[in-house]
Amino acid sequence: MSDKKISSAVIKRLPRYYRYLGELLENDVVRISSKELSERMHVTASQIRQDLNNFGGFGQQGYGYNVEHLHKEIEKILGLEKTYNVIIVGVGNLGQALANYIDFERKGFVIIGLFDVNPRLVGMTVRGIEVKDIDEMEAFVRENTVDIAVLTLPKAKAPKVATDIVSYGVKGIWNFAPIDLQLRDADATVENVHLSESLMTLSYRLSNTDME
Amino acid sequence: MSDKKISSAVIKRLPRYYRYLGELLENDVVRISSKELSERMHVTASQIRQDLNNFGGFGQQGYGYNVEHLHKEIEKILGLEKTYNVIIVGVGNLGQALANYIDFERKGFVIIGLFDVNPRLVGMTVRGIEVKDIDEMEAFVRENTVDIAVLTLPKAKAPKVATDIVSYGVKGIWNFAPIDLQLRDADATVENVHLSESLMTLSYRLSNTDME
DNA sequence: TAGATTGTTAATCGATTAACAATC
DNA sequence: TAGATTGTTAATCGATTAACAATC
Repeated sequence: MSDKKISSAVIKRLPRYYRYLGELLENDVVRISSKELSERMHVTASQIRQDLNNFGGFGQQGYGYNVEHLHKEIEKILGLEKTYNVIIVGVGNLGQALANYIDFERKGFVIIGLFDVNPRLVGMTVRGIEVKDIDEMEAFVRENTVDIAVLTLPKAKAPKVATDIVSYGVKGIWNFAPIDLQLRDADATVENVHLSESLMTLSYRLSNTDME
Repeated sequence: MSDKKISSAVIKRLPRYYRYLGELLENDVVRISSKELSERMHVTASQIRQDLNNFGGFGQQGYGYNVEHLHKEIEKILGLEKTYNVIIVGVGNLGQALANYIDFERKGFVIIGLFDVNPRLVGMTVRGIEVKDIDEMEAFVRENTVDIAVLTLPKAKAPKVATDIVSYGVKGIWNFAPIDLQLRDADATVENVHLSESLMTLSYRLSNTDME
């Protein structure tokens, strides 16, 4: 389907383009050149044009890019025109925070299930969804279409849950456990959010400020 | 102080080395070669040696690396031998989740203040810390040593809070608002966690699985 | 000592930037 | 048309990998 391999450096920049274009759209900006966008985003115009041309020629010589059109195109590239059914496994503080984050739903990520092992949490309702015991997860996943499983559980439990859930057919894992999940299924994919590691790069910078 | 500039690619890999070494340490592994570590981590041995040699020669020919020593050295490099005083600005679901995340405290990030504009939250206690009105933040920051401010607030409010807080002398910002903060103070540094963008790279991969 | 493995230099690969002809 | 700006090729830069002498 796709022609050449897109580098992950490019892919990681796409959401940022999408965000800036969304803001331009909100401000009723109709067209933008790569040069102007580059100044706003603090990247080179060359990089913007290179990045976009991985996916097609969205601009027009002498004019630039139509903001609405480009925004829409990047939306399609990112797969955001679809809706994704999401379950959250591990309904502790972080799991609940993500469940309550309205913005995800606005972008098409719909939470359809919450699971936990903790009997205190089971039966509780978050955003109108009842927390189920993790024993019910397999049946749930097999009966419903689940596109993404969010893992917000202790690292000790993450590998088994990930393996199980992928064996039930879930293709996307958004992993918050501080561990590298190894999936057998080549079709399935993991996106990691390692908060501790992010915080450590901050402490690195705070303690290595070169005072030149 | 530091000799040559360390690339951010290297810095971002350090916490992962640190994590693997910590696990080896827990399993009482005394020594490890770059080759063996490379196999566990799925990177090249060459990269490990190059990365580490940015900071010094921690190994020994014919032997490899002493796990405990290397772990300790990376800890120092990452600035984790110190303690950091942290405030959280925006005590919604995510702010509370971070406040409750015990692991940060274990690594030396101590939460000393919580602030919010919402009168419903002000006065509430999270992990033994009372949520204060954001109006009290300036006095608090000036009276206490605050190393890191965590911004878990709506994007509309983030730029002003960031500017203010940096003007009060805070050098590190851990930003969860979906926006690029521009800081005047060259000494101050921002680490972004853009959850939406992370989720979008996942949806990209889910909708662009090349079935070769 | 012989074998193992580092630290480091050199080679390769990939990503970013510059340049410019094509064209709206 | 003239000016602006793209899409794309070529040049540069930086990061990764390979190779190997040094040495424990």
